[in-house]
Amino acid sequence: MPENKPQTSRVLDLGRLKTACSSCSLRELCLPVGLSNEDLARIDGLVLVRRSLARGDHLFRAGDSFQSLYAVRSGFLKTKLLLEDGREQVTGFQMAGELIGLDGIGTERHTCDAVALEDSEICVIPFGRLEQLSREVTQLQQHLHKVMSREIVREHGVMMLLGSMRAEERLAAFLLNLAQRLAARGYSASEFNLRMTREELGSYLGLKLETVSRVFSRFQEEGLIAVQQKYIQIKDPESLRGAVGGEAC
Amino acid sequence: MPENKPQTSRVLDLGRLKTACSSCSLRELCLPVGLSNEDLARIDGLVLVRRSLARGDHLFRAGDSFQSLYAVRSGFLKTKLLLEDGREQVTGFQMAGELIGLDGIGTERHTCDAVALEDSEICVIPFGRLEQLSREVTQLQQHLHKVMSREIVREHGVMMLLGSMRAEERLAAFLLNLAQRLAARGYSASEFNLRMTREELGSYLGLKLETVSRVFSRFQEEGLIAVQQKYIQIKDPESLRGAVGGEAC
DNA sequence: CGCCAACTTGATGGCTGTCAAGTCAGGTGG
DNA sequence: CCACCTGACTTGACAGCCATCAAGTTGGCG
Repeated sequence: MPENKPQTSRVLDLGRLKTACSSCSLRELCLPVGLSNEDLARIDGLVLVRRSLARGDHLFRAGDSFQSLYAVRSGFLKTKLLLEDGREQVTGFQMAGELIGLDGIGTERHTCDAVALEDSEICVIPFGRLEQLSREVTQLQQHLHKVMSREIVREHGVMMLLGSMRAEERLAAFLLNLAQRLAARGYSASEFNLRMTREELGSYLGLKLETVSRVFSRFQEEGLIAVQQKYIQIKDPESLRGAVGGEAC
Repeated sequence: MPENKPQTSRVLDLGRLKTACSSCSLRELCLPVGLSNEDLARIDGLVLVRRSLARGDHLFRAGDSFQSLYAVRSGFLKTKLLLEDGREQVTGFQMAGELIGLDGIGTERHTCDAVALEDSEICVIPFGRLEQLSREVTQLQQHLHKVMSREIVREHGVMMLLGSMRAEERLAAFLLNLAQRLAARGYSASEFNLRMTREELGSYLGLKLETVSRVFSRFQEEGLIAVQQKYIQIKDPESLRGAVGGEAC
């Protein structure tokens, strides 16, 4: 199993691919959100490189020097922390339009691993250029700050999940969050294929894979969802919301 | 108990107090880190207002409109999330030189509560001005990004804690982290007074207050620490590090 | 067709939560 | 100054949720 291929991921010339941000179908989800056409033109030179990852490839590893942020163009990734003793904590799952690599800014080294859970296309955003442009383009600066802030808020939510919720609540909250993110990308919110294993999902939720499996089964018995391996149908979103103890207030 | 005083916190005129960032004793810990004297002078006008909080006062609440970041000048705060059903998750403890309020940037509303755990002095940093200045002062821009990134990394660590560690590991990691932050501020790393209750600490660590108490007692029996209510002495930091299952790798 | 990773399900155990009682420390009022 | 009161903390007994261990099933892929 080629767990750790050397960087064979192809580096693509974007000029040929005509994939400037201004013409990207994800621009309403990704960094360029809210930019005027004029400003959009200014950031078109930002992404000069794209990388293709095969399932299982690393985008970066903890300890790698930090140069760029990465925007998911297509595919699905996870970020994870490793402890010396082998324990692993998944810190997030990223899909199209979401940014990866913010962890590296602080120390100029990445602090986690990013791994593709399916074949993925990644836009490479050199961070120095991004900082330079965001000094010139106020909207871009503000949006970058918002993206970082939202990542902080997302992690607050995960802390709530891990610190205060029971297994059923955690999984229900996760499914609803995933459904909502899929819907924002034009996919069905009521049926989808999970891209991660039960073990990866459990790691994210602070549960063991058997517990994840059992809760899936329980939700299915109760008619909240239908489960066939990775294929999930949400049958009763309202009750699923009820299964999450309390919303934020 | 005046849980929710109207904003009686005094607003101080900084001109009178001569507390510009350039002459602040915390400038090596706070936002101005790494600025040249020249740049430092440029941000001296950033903090025009300070607020004094009494123990128990809120700095802001979830839902409040976001205008400013806050730097702790002295004192000790917590941030927390509330669920409708009353469950509470402490998301962080902040001490001198640390920033509060990054959660509000994304939605322009605060998403958590910030509460003083002891009488505190807070520098108010209007975020619009900070963004403006950071467009002009590259070092400031870079440092702001680093601060936000480090907050993301800190939260990754908490996720690891909550998702993968057992009660003893969580408490040991917390004590070591607290000791290290105190040391960075010139305080003793081997003895200190906790500013939070067992319940608040437990909430942060995903434990009940009784469990926190029991683990303290166990550590004391093993000679790792000495506990007298909130007064903690770290007797054997090496073994305490050993009690944290694995370091990051 | 066979192999293997991923998943499901059952039995059991342990860590931590829950409930309860008691101790301690600090602050207030007599 | 001391008694009292209250919130914070400690400690014990017990219970429950989830982890662990184990066995079997499913589905994808070579």
